[in-house]
Amino acid sequence: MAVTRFAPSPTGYLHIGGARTALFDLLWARKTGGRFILRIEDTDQSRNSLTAAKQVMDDLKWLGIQWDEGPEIEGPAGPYYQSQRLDIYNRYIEQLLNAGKAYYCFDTTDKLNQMRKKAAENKQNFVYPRPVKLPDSADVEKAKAQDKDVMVRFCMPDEEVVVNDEVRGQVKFNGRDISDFIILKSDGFPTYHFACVIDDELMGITHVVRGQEHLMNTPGHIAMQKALGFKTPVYAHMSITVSEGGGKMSKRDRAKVLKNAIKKTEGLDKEKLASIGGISTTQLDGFLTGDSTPDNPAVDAMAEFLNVELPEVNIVDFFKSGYLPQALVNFIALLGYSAPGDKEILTLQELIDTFDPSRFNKTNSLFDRKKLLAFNTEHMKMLGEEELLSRYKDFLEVVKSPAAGADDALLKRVIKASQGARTLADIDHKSRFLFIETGKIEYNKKDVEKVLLKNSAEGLAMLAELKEQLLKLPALNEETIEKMLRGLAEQKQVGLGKVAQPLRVAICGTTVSLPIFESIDMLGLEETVKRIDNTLNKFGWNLL
RNA sequence: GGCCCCAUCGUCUAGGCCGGUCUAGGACACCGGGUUUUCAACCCGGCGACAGGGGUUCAAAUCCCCUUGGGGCUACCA
Repeated sequence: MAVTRFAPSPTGYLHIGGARTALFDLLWARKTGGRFILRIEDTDQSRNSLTAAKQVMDDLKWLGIQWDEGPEIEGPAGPYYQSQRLDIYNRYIEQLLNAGKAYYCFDTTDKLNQMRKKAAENKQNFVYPRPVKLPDSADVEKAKAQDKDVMVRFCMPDEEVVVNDEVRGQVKFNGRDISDFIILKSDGFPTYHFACVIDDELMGITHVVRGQEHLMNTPGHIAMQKALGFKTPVYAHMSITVSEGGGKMSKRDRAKVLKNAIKKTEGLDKEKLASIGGISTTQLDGFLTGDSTPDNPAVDAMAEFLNVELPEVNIVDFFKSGYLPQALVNFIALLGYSAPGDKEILTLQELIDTFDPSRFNKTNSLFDRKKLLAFNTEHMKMLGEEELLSRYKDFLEVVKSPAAGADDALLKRVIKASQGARTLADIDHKSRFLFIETGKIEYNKKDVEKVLLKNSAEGLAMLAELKEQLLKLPALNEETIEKMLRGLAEQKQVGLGKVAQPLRVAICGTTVSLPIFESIDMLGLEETVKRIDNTLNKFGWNLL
């Protein structure tokens, strides 16, 4: 029975790395009949946003990673926001202080930086020098009177610490290489390290599953558990997901792409761009010189304005690109982990049923979007009609597609006609023409040239003929349309493409759309004829 | 720089703990062909890896060491 927890800090959207951690927390708990707890680590007052926690929860729910206990699902271990547990942490800080296992310190950031710099110059690892005589409460009063910052550090014992890791085996650390790290910040909030250890104990967490980036923190955590008389949970440090450029996949990947795009843009109106991003030009300059990174909404807005595609990193990015949560879950489950057997396409339930912690591997993995696309294609085929419809409607809503709000029957037809589509966005792209007014169809230049104007406008000639035939049809449905188009092709001694493509471009402006018979049927006779007329006029058929 | 982790096709991985059954399996990508009213989907075929060097052993992808390469951490962030 494993009690696991996912403990995000609400600093932005949920990203791939976080989602993967949360997934394995869920798998482990479900497989063993345990519990999965969500805890919000909002101990950094400067970086947390109220909406971010909500966003992270929405993203988890969208993925189908539902917690058993946490915000919105209160349980015995609450509250689940660390900012609401300050008194708890203070009690344990007291305990450590009284036991002489922690001590006050008053260093300024400047002084700390100087010490680090000096250590770096000497090519030495910086270890905070513990004072020979630890400051007492009188020293604290004095420091406060002088308006100094007061922090508390943990006494890291000078001994070997062994981490027994489920995925990595035994990893040994030397206590003397590790600084007496800060556990209580000058603003009265605990640091992550401290709050995390306290809460894991109090919430009865038995298995800590997290990314390898936390491996180095673990000896410190274990030392604190010892000092406090806590149990040490089972640790599992998973491999990390890296992105194409190398390095841990992070939200900064998006900013990086945007930055390059901005630099490449000629004749850029910096003021306008900054205002679109809701930032100052100074901030924009800071971004360009690498001094700072704007937050997500700013990055997104500027990217949209410049029309650059950013790599998906956050869960919402994948949602907006038309991916299915099932595919995403399936895909990230197979990063740094493998299910038994050759089967790769798995549902969440199958992942739970077959979950086996000994199947983690230690190697970092690259997030391959092409493979994700393939997984998505498979899940598109697997999903039932109703769920696909509801996913599709959600998607149309967020991308503000003209098809948003269309009636279910039509959307179902569109979905059915889109068999083989790889993403929800594919369906939308191929069927948008149905939801756009005739006058607002945008004609793709290349396609018009290729199928309509080439060879003395043979495409337009075909269109004119098509219109006649269409009007003569006794009834308009898929069969009659098909029969007519095939008949015309045969009569003209050409392939069906020669007939269908001009018609396609006429009704949707491009050579890519739903199957043509179906398309015409859905559009209706009147609208189809109107679009043919429009096309004929626009490209000068009457003048020839 | 210091500390720590890792190393199988281009990518994700199986196999490794219990050395022989591995002339290394699967998936994605790629290439070639088929199907086809577009884009997809679909079908068939192909290319393609044990990082390098030392050991141990009758035998090493599998165990050990070194080198090289990649990654992480090195905050009053989590």
